[in-house]
Amino acid sequence: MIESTTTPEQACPIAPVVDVVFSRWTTPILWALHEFGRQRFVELERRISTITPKVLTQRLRQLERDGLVVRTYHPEVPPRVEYEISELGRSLAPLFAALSEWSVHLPEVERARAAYDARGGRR
Amino acid sequence: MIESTTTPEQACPIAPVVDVVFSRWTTPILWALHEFGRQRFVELERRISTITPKVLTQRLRQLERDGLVVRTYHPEVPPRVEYEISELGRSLAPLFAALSEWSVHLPEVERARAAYDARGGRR
DNA sequence: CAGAATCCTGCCGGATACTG
DNA sequence: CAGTATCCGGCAGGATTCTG
Repeated sequence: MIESTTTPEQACPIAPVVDVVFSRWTTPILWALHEFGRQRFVELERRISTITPKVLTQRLRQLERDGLVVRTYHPEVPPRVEYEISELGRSLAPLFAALSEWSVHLPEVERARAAYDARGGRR
Repeated sequence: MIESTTTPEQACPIAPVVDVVFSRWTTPILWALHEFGRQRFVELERRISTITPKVLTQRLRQLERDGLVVRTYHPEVPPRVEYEISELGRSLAPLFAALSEWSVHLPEVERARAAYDARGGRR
């Protein structure tokens, strides 16, 4: 998925990057891996708490396919699988830093919403 | 929409920013406004081409409510409405710059996908 | 022109099993 | 443990039509 058919953002140069990095659930997953290092499936599942195993699997597969995450399978009983961020995934760090820097503007967004709602949407 | 109920990304600090800035269609719209300046509804519609008027209206309303876009209504016949990026919206510029810088890694993503698909997903 | 209203559909993701 | 398989409901978003 996330093929050219999924990109209705014609003529927007940053759209492809957004598709890869900011599709659903990817940021929490990448952040968890970046913040807490290599970990197994259940750890991720518990850390993100509201995600279902099915969806977590789907997103991990996608991230693995895109080369942002590395999956390591240990053939043991019980089976053990570990996920870690790849070098390519780590290259997103400055991007995420820029993201969290911008969060200082979130209060402004809140105020804008409050003002908009207060005047009933229309000016 | 995009309320606290929509944020299943528990404990991820950048999730709120992602919700505001990278919800569907927002990047193409903001980029078009940032790149081509103030413009009217149809111009945006044509520029993004694959978006429907209904969805464009929805997203513009959301962006207006979040304070990222300014809507100006001119009471004429026929009516004229102009949209432009707000000061707050402009503060996203460095973020978008970081985004487009990261696009140099897109070929690596492509190669990762090709490799993954070539070996049939499983290693 | 700039939408609002209505109807309709795909598919994303949740819930609930079941395996190696 | 680390998933897969199946069913299923909600809603984002498309198509179409209508108005100030």
